[in-house]
Amino acid sequence: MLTQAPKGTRDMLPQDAHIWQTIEGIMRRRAALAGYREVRTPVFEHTELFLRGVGDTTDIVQKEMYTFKDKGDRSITLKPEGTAGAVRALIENHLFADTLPCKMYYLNTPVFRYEKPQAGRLREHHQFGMECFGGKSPVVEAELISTLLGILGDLGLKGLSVNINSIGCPNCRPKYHAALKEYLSGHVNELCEDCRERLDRNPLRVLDCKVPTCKELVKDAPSMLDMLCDDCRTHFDQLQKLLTARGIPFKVDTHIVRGLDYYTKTVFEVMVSRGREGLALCGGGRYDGLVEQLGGPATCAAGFGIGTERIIMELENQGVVLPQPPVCDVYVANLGEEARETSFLLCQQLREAGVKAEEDVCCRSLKAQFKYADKIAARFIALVGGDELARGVVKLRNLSTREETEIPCENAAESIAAML
RNA sequence: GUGGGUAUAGUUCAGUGGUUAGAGCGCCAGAUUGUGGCUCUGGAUAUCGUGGGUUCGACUCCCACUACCCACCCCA
Repeated sequence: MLTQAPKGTRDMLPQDAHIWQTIEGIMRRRAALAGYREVRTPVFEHTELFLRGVGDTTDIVQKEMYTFKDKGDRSITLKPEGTAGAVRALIENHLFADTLPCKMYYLNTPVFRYEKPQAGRLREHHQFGMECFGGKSPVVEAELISTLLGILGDLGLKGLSVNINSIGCPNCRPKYHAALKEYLSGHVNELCEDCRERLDRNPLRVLDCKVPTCKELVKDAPSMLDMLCDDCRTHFDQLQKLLTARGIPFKVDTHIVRGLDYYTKTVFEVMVSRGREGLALCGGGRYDGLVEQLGGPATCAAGFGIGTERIIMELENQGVVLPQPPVCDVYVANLGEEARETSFLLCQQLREAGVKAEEDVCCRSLKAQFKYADKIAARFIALVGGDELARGVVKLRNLSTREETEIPCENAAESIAAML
């Protein structure tokens, strides 16, 4: 127990750091290109924020939150998704009163859900997400999807599919709810147990059911798309035009409803093929009512969240290897105690000159030092030895060409830095 | 939350109801005494997941727990 990480958590180890950093670099760059700036919000929030924000009929809130009382008897919850915190920060800091739109992204914020872990599903995972407040045009969703695909494309991922849907707004959704309920009520006996319960609480979720009999039934159910109000209809049509104009292939899937209650109009997801159903890499949509619902002024908004562990899993699946930058430019090898001080100083000077430099810290033989330098793929070895010390030089060996040159000790670090 | 599988060195995996539990890779050290990647030689490292039980005896059989993997549910 002592030396075992809690169930469903994973360490990010030094040998994998470059993978995360590469991904993060691409995310930062793409988000910045679209005018988004980073936001960081607390890992925990008052539980009430998620109850009101995420929705208390959702699975996330009903059974997956990490909720506890703190010493001040406040109910605290580790964030189960990224949007609620961003919205809270927007409202609390009055960002809505500033120039709109307000565009922000969060970079690999930890997200916690009490679930049964398996491949691609953890209790703590990390999400990158983008949120845009104050933009009512479908250009917002189009730019989010485009940026997202840009990130995944930069990483070298292929075979992704974009599914979009519209689930209407407070004007038209109630009518659809009623129509759907009426249709399903006529077939209660054919529904699975879960769906009978969903019928009352959140009939939209029935559309999402994976039970074959429910899926069959849902095929003939009325479609939200047929009942959208003019505003929602136009919005959805425009979004499709924008995506098409951008050359982004997408599929309209009327069965996407998403697991969060706050969405209005557009919902979308990016899937990778996995088994029959595929695996969601990313989910998002428009949530025009959430800011107001949480106590801010009516502010339209849209955003998405994407799981970084799933991106990494898919990179591995597709055999995409992210290049690892050299760990060491120059390995400073020394020949025992009399050379230690000199090699230490040379190593320090190299670092000051911006050169990635390492030296022996294990008191190993010269041969072992060479082996180590080779293993870490150092480009050069600077040898500080008896002969060289006496002659006031450092021997510089190129590990790939095996060429050796001698550099005067005077300004050795600067000379070496200049050669790289 | 439901169902199934797995658990042996750092790692990937062998193994048998009975004396000192093995291999590949990795790690460390040597191969005429100041030089890496190849080769050769040697070495270290395992309370055989944890806790019970059956047995003269359990790494091997049984139970529980824990973790991981797969399918479902849900999602990122």
